Amino acid sequence: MPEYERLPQPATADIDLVTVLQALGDPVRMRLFTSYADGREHSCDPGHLGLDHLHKSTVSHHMRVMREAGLTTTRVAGRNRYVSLRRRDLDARFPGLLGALLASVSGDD
Amino acid sequence: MPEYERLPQPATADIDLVTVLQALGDPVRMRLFTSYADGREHSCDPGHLGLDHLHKSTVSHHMRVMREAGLTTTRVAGRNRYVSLRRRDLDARFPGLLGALLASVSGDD
DNA sequence: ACGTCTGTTTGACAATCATCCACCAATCCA
DNA sequence: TGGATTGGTGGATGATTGTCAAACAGACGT
Repeated sequence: MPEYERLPQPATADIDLVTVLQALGDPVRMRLFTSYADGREHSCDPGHLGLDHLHKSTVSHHMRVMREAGLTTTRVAGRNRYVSLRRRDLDARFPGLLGALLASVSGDD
Repeated sequence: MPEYERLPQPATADIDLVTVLQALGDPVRMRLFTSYADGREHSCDPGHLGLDHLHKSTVSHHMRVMREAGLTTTRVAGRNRYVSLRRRDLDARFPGLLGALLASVSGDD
């Protein structure tokens, strides 16, 4: 059994735009996305992100979708997983897209 | 019964980001989106957009999704419908987003 | 008026998806 | 070692979705 320091994720060149948009086309994942926009690492606890109403495994599912789409990276440390945005990779692959998305969701009121 | 010159579409202020991204999170609709990026009006004929493999009604369905998401506008003229991107409205609501998306899909090779 | 053309609507169907639940695995701590 | 913590896995389920086929509707042309 391999022990990951990072959970598996697509290479930068393999990140697909449609897949990324599909991942963001869900309210819960958009919420996670904007929470991750601070650039820091976040635990998987549903509570501290305003997702109390969702089951643990549901949040886990959404985080898997985002990771497999190439949006996030997950660092494994002990029993915790630290999720963060792949900002550098995404900016390299889709210049300006993340900025425009985050600006758009900010003005969405 | 009202006779539309335009098919019903959401007001600019009502365009929802997640709904837009969900609409673009499909290969067929992304294809339509990039085809519409020329700013011109397009008929609904599946053939002239490289969608021969899809049934008429399937294309009709995708165009409805895009229109209801606020991505496109449809002008009715006789038995034809002319679909075009709501570029001005989208740029007003989500500044920079369309440009970043179209730039991203261009470099997606 | 009749057939043709463009596009939509409705129904059906398989696939995917979001969610919950119960259980599990690994890690930490006392 | 034993319990608590963090998070994931697998199954079940109801909802949504992408697709096709057939029928329909309005507009045009002759």
